[in-house]
Amino acid sequence: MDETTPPTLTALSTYLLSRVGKAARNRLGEQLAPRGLRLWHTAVLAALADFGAHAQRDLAARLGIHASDVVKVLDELTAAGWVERARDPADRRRVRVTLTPAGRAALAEQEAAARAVQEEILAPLDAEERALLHDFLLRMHRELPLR
Amino acid sequence: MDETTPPTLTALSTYLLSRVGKAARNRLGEQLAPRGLRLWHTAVLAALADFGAHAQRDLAARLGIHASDVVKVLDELTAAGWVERARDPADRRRVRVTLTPAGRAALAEQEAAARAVQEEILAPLDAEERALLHDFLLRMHRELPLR
DNA sequence: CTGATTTCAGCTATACTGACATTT
DNA sequence: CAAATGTCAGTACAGCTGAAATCA
Repeated sequence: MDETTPPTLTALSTYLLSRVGKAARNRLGEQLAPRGLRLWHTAVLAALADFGAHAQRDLAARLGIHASDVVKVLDELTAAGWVERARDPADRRRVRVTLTPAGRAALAEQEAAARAVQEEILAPLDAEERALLHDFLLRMHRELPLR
Repeated sequence: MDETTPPTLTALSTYLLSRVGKAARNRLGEQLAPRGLRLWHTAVLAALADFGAHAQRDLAARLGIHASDVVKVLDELTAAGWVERARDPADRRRVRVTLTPAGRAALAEQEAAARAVQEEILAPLDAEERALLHDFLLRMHRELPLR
């Protein structure tokens, strides 16, 4: 039996986006899983590396993640010694989260893993096409609500 | 607080793909949810419309879905009167699934909903860019394992 | 008191696994 | 008998909801 995807579906960019996107997510997950990580761990480290210390609430807002999930992710990142939590003395409701040097190193490794996955997924495209694709994705991403 | 996504993440096409793809999936889900549908319902209808009757096993293989999930989706599609299940007389282990005229009509509606979502997601791109994107996605999709 | 922040406990949907009955 | 097919029950995880505790 042939396994061709129905043309009715492949005619929809929406379908392809969701399918290719899910594949990217899965491969990325497979790369990170052996280290006990998920995508949000990398995202949180990246936010701290790019923008400095955050309150947990701000991490949630920036990444479009739920505050209750930030708690769990930070529990694990803290246990790994990659971030540190400290009460903000100016507003003791807030917890100030900072990246440790070990966390910065871990982020670099995770970025490398992500680039390896990217190489797989984008394999059918040449350099020029990849640049175009990236530009398209950036513009679409910019318009998405961050919920 | 600003809500800019970390550049470390937006520099990765992989990240953007997974994020935009998930948004597409979610929007599509929102469109279908009021009718009690999920993506797989549409996918199964599309497979039957494009390739005719299938055994359940072949539907699973074609769409990269689990056999046990096909059972549930077909339960619902059958209840809606969109597909019919019948034992294959030639091999009574197999169940032959066929699309009903009502199912074909339902698929057309779901396609229209998908195109509306597509309009939203692809809004930042002009016609030529959309064509390029679709070509890129098709080529990437073709190389993906269908698990 | 009202509202913001963090934390926790639990709910739901999706994807998957394993066991089973039937048939080849 | 071994293998294929469909079915069912149960697991794991992500994303989300609601409420409590603390503090401004």
